[in-house]
Amino acid sequence: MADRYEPASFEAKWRQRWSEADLFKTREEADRPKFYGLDFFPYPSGAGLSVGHCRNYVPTDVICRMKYMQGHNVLHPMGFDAFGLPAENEAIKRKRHPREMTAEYTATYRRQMDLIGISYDWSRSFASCDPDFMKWTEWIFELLYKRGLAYRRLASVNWDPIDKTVLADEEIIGGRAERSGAVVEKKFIPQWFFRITEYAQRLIDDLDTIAWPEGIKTQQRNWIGRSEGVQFTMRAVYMDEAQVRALKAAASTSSSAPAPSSDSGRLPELEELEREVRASHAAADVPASVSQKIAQLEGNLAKAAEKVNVTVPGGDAFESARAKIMMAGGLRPAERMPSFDVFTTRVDTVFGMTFCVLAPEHPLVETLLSMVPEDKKKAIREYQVQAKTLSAADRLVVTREKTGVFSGAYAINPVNEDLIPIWIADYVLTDYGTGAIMAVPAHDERDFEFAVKFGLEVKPVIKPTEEYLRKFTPPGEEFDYERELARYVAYPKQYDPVFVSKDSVCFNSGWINGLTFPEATKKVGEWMEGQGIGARKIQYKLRDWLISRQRYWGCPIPVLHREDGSMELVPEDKLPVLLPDVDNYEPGEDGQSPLAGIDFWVNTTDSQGRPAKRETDTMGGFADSSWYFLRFCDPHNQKQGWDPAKAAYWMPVDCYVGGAEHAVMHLLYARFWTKVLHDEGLVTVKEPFQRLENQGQVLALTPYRKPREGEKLDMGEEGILISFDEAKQLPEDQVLWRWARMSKSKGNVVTPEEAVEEYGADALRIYLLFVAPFNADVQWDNHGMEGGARFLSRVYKVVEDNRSAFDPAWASKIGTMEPDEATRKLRRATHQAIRNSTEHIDRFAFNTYISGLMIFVNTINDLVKSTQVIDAFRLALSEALSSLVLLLGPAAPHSSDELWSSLGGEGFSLHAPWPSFDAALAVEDTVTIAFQVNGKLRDTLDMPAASSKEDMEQAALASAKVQAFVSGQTVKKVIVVPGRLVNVVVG
RNA sequence: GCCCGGGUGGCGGAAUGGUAGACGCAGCGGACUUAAAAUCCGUUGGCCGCGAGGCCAUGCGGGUUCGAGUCCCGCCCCGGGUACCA
Repeated sequence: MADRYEPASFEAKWRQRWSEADLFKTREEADRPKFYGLDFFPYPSGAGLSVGHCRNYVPTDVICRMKYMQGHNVLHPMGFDAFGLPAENEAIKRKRHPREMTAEYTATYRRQMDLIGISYDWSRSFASCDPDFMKWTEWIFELLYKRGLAYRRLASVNWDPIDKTVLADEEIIGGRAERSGAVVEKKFIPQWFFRITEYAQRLIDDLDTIAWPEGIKTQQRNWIGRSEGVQFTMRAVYMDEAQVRALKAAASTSSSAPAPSSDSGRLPELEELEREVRASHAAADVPASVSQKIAQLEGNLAKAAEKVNVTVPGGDAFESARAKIMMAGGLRPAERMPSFDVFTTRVDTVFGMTFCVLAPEHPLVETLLSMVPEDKKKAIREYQVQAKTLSAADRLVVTREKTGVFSGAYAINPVNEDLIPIWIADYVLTDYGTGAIMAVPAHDERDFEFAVKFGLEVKPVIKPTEEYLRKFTPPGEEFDYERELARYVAYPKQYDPVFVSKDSVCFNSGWINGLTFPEATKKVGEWMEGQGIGARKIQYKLRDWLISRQRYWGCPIPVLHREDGSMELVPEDKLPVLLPDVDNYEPGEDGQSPLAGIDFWVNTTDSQGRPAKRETDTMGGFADSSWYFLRFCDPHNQKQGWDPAKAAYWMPVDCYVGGAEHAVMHLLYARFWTKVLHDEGLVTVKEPFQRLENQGQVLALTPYRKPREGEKLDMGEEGILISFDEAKQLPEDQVLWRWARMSKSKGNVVTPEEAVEEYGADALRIYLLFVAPFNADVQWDNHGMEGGARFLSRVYKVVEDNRSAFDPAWASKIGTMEPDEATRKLRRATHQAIRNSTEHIDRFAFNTYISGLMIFVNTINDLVKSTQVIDAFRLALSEALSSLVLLLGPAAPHSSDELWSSLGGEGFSLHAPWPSFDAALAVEDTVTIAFQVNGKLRDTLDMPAASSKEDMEQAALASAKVQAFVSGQTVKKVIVVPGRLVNVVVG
């Protein structure tokens, strides 16, 4: 060993030995607990790794190494998410094949990961573009297809009309194509989807079973976006102004709203069925089986109604309204009233509906066009065009004014026969709910804004709270609830923001007056169900997963299209469908994948030998990352994607580590596939990742300059990015130094090679662990690694300096020795260090794990300096040094092995058992007790840790400093917290 | 706007409701050295005081408590996510 800590002299040597000994090969021994530690599947970019990426890999390595030392079989694999647009684009740019390029980049990643000593089992590694892996990605696609979870339908893509190509979202900046600058259009082409919506509820429910950061769970819940409400039907009619006036006049004289139906609230078909059955039997003796049958039918019908998204038609809620409209001349006898559905979570406000809104693309709009006069028709058409061509950029504008057009038609509010104008506006989304809403401007911000802009009626139906009304009462005026309420009802448009609370009751609402939100929702919901015009329904924001990419560099979708337009799956024994090896993969016409132009690949035959064409869309990368963690369990299996027994052993991933930017997509898709595979019986777990941890980003100081005149800043940037060289040349006051994420494009990357070259791999690891809490962002400072190196050199020194005193057989002797004061202190420090290191690593508190080791080293040094190293102390010192070296192992494996062998240890420190601690030895025997008076610290005193409450109280009252604050006052109370403090309360 | 994080010394950060500032960085003083680097020792939240000591301090304002960085209510600021989801 050298005199000084010189990592360059031994780090490479140990990495060599680890590799020769195949040290990180996955151990699968019976009777050991398992631990599966995994990092997010990285995309190997040509830029290689920065120290920022290491922030992900080092902590996972620490916990895996500790688990290994604790006796677990540890699965700690690494693979590469090779498919995808960036690789394809770079390959096109460099005129190379992405497969070759990926192989090169992957090798770089591996070399860099090895350089910093990460304990990956490379024998299990693969890339998602490996045929062996693709085969099973395709196989899972087929499984989803067979289970009815994969389907094809028309969907929009981003279309660049200049380059005539499909763009990914990330290729669009501010509504324009990044490359051509063209305004991106929407184009509808058939694309593949996975029916993740079918799993929406399970994806919400099972979040409760996994240990993930709450923030990520919340994001997933919001993304899935469950809401409970009622979907109901409305009928539309066109009436001219004279007819509307006539109808209103008639309504004001009769003023009869429909009474809530008093029947059972069941579907009419069933009522009829039951009547028939009863008629054919003596009234009282309907067989139980028939009753059951009815109940069952009832359930089925209700379910069916829910499934097809259509409320059960029929009922006569509209009949009375219809008659009146006919009398007013708005309908001819037998004329149809087209219906449309709306979904609402606030059916309790249904009496406050003053207009309806259809999305511009809603199918009913077409029907309305045939009903309304020419001028309306023209206005609607114009609005539709306007909505369609609205660019993505315009849609992004935060405070976009509401736009819309009145269709000229009216709907009937089923609860009170009110005539409701139907508007068309793009603030209603086509693909959420039914694409149509009932608008209640009095209790919905968006409807309110629309009503104000277009002069529509606002009708309050939820009684506002006093607190709400007070906000609108002129200051100084005496508050009178009834008067304010009257004012509110008379001038509701002056009340902005609107009253949206659910903690109130209905008023001005016919037969639901006085009901609370849940009561009203239930009553109206049941009434609508009884009328056959609506049903309670659960709605999700989550959309089906669009898997199609019109791209070359992805896993093919194993589907054949026959000439008659039908489809079949590529037979299992013909998998995988590989990508054709071609030099050019130029985009196809009309938004087709580049593969569509490769005739020899596209044209094939189906299972019957008939001509067929291959599906030319490929799967997006999220398919690969949705199951790779299963392949790691059994990576060389040629017969299956994995052996279910092996997956049953290793799954779930015990600890999954990666950036929070994948909070939703990847993690949701992987959960979805796992559930499908679970349902198929291929994996035992319902959730793939038991515990999830997100590391913070590594930021580096990056130079920007202020924009010059006429220069525009990119979204979210505070200045114009400049190079480090440019920053040096500019006057200081013109350079803005900002913390920005390390990236090649910002020129602020520090590579692991540079860091290791200067300070050593272990110093880099220590710094990354120590600099900040694991999940916090780090402001990178090259200088900070010096601290890591300094600490390691102190460890090195304390071991070296005391090596001669080290007794390799300390463990067998230490139990019998007679400990003196210094020995007890040293053993206490050792056992505390073991306890803390273990706890902190388990908790992902790596910064305190390292600081605990620093404290331990300082304590050893202090004690050694003040103590004669003989006998008992020598054994305690041996224990301390041995423990220190092993506790250091997960964080600084090279140094640990170097010191371990220096102390005469066999083999590798990884093979030594993780030190265990004796709680009794870790306990302090003397503690400093705080004496407080009225909660303020006045004195401290060292006392035996086991001091009784009485002794502590006495000592506190005896303190002169305490007395100074107590004297002259009465002691009301004394709080004693054993081992902590005494608080004397006076007053 | 909404939903998540987060505001503690010059800096990164510690702190099961119980002595705020562990550990480290930087600074200052000292030792070693011809000198420097490296290393080691000491010191370092602010204010007042010669001192003993006292007062003030965890974004701001309230509250609960014997006791609040920690819990509750109301704000402010920063970072991330999301975008009219009826």
